[in-house]
Amino acid sequence: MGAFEIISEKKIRQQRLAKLLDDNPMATDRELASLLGVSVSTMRLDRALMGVPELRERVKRMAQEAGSKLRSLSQSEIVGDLLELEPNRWALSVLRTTREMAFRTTDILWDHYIYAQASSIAIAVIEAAAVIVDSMRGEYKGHARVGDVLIARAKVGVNKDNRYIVSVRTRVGEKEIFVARFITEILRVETP
Amino acid sequence: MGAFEIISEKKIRQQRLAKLLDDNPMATDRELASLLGVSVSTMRLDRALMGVPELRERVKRMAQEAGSKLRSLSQSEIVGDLLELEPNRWALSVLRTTREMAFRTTDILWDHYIYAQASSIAIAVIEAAAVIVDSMRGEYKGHARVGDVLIARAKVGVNKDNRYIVSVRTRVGEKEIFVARFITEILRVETP
DNA sequence: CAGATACTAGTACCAGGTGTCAATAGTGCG
DNA sequence: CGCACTATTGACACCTGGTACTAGTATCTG
Repeated sequence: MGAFEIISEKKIRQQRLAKLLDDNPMATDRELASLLGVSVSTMRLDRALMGVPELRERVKRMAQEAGSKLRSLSQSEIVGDLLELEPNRWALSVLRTTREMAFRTTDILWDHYIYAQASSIAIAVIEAAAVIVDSMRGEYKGHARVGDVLIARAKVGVNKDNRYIVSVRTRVGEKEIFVARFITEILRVETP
Repeated sequence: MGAFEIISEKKIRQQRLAKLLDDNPMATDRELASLLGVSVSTMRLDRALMGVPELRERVKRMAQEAGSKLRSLSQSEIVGDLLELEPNRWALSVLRTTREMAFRTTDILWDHYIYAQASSIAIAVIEAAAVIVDSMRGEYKGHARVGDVLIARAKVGVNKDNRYIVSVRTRVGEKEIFVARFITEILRVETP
C-alpha cells in the first residue's frame, strides 16, 4: 500500500478501530487485527498512535469506572451533592442530570430523580442517625431536561416530638420545577 | 503447621482471604499472600479450593457485571416489573428489593425506591407515548426492608382533558406501606 | 532512481497467572 | 517412638496478551 492513498487508508482504519473498541472494549489485538484485515503489528501501531491502552488496562478502567458510577448512583447517602448544610435548619443540594435519567427517548427527566433528590435532602437536613419520610406532598411545576442542573433547597419547619416538617423547593436556574413538603420522622436506634 | 490446629487455621485464613478480596478485588496473588503472611503457593491453593478466579478474570467480571447493573438500574422503562396491565384502568407491579436500596447501614429501604416504583406504574398505566407526573401526594404507612417484595397496584380514577388521577397502593405481603395519589398528564408529542 | 511512508514478520521480554510435582514441617494416634 | 496424614512451600514449565524493538518488503512520488 502506498504513501498517499485516496484519503489515507490509515486514518479510516483508525476510525474503524475506534468504533470497534467502542462497541467491544474487550477485544484482543488479534481479534481487532483480523476484523480490520491487517496484521497484528499494524493494529498495535495504530493503537499506540491513538493512545489506546492495552486490553487489560481497558478492562481494569471499565471495572473501576463502573464501580464508582454504581456507588454514586445507588450506594451514596444522598442523591445529588450536598453543598451547604445547617443541621435542623436548611440545606442546599445540586444534581447534575444525565441521559440515563431521562424518560424514554425524550429529554424529559423521570420525576423520581427529582423526588429522590428532594427526599434525600429532606432526610439529610435533619440531624439524626436514622430519619425516614413519613408522608409527603409534592407538585411538579414544569419539566426538567437532560443537562439541567437541579438545585434543591430544604427548609426545616415546625417539629413535634420526633417529627419534622421539611419544605423542599427544586429549581433549574430561576425556574421552580418542584415544590414538596415532607414529614420526616427520627427513628429510635434499631436493635434487631 | 500441623494437621489439626485449634480450629483449622486454614479456614480462618480463607475467610480472611474472602474479606480481603471483597474489599479489594484488584489484588494480585503476591499481594494477597504477603497480606496473609503465607507463601504465594499456599495463597493460590486456597484461592483454587475456594473457587476464586484469577485477578484478570475477576476484573473482567466486574467490568461486565457493573455495566449490566447500571443498565438495569437506570435504563429500564419502569422501576419494578410490570405484571399485569389494563391500560387506563389498572396495573400491578412487583419490585424485589436489594441491599443497595437500603438506607445507610440499616435494613430500611430508601423511600425514593418506593416512590419510583409507584410513580413508574402510575405513568405506565396511562396509555400514551409521553406521560408525566404533574403533582402527587403520598403517605408512608410503615417501613419496607431489604428482601421485601413490594407490590404496587395502580388504579386510574377520573380524568379531565389530558389529566388523569391515579391511585397507587404499595404493600409488602398484606401490610400496606405506601399510599399515593398522582395527577398525571399526557404530553403532546414533542417537536423540539 | 532515491526517499518517504506504510505495512508486516519476528524476536526478546514481562506480568500474572495455571498446573504439576516433590520436599518439608507439624501433629495425633497406636 | 515412628508412621500416617495434612498443610505448606518452592521449583519448574507453560499460557495469554501484551511491550519494545529490529529488520525487511511493498508502494508511490518527485
